[in-house]
Amino acid sequence: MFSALAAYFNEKVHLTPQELELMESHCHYKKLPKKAFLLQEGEVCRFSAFVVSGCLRSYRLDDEGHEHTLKFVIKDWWIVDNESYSNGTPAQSNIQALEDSELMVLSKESFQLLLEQIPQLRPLVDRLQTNSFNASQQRIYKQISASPEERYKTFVNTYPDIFNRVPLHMVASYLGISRETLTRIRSHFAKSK
Amino acid sequence: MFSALAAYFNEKVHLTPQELELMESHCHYKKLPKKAFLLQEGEVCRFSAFVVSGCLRSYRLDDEGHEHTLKFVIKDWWIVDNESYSNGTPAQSNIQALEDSELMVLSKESFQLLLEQIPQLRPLVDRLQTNSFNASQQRIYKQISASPEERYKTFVNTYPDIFNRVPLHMVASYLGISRETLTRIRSHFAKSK
DNA sequence: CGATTCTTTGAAAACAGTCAATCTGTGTGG
DNA sequence: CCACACAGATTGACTGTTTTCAAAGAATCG
Repeated sequence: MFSALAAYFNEKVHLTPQELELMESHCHYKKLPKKAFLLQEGEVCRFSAFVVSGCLRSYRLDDEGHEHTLKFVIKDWWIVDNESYSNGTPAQSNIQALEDSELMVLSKESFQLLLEQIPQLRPLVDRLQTNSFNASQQRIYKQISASPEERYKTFVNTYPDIFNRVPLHMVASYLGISRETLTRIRSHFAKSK
Repeated sequence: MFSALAAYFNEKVHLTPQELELMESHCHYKKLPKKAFLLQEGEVCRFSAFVVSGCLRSYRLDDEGHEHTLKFVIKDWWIVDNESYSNGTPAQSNIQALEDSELMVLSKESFQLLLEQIPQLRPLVDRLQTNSFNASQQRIYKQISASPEERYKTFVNTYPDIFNRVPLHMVASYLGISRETLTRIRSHFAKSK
């Protein structure tokens, strides 16, 4: 299962067999059945995880106990609670498998060590972080500027591999609207075709 | 005016006189009168700017020509169009001075060079990026989970130095609500004290 | 099949947006 | 120094959208 992560990196940068071996020795494989948690609110997130297969989401609970979806991830994406990871503070989010999933997990220490030992990873990781930040800026812009319907369309177009794989009420909570409103948007949308 | 930037860095990491000199030689001072643009939509953002004094905002225009405020910045903050800067693509945002402002501007090339020449800057810059990313995650969470009133309160509490310095209709566009709604939230809020 | 989870529907109420008019404060030029 | 213009903020009436609540339908899974 490490091969998926190796393939991911090899597509972007050439790694020697020794480097791959080093990397493998620092990863560990984790299988998560549907509904299992990779991280729960209150824990410190000391790892990052690469999704080999399956589907997960991160979400937060508000004061009334309502769930708000922060992110969906599938194959070839990374998932982490960034704030907890970078500050060492208790996580405010939960990360849960929406399907049976396979992950390659890297501890923060291992990740740092690999970055030192394999300098070519540096620009790659920087690029991932930059893309991630830009995506979050786009999401903010959509959130403050677009109607629920436009946000839904953007979501479907931006993540076609995700939207038909996750429950609609979670999509609604990702878009910041109620599940009923999402239902109505969709039926309106279906008619207008 | 470089002294403000020097002080900013020196507070976080010790720099030798030579390093400071190198840095200074790569910065240039820019004065922006109120309403002037540091960056306009369509241009490529090839620099980052440190605010020495004054106040600026970045905003985007939607298809109907309405303004949506992405960010406010004051003294000791950095401002840049991240997507344009990192991808070299035309900016979708505008950066405009809300007051007469003074900036220290660093070209992308200079910034990269300084990072290579002064390795101690690396962790510092990483930390700034991380904080910036975490802040944007928090904003997304508030935007999808909280009511306009809660968002307003959070904004006022999080950025007390900004909210009483910028026009309210820009605060409204930052929060993703109309200026009239913000007025009503505020009057409601004032009564409830 | 029965239980759980997810989605849809309808009706009512709450909420936010729009439009148009008015008000307030600031600053500029006569 | 006043008057006017301008940008910004507020108000009210109205409209349209979204939420909420309750109930019922689908779909999925053991």
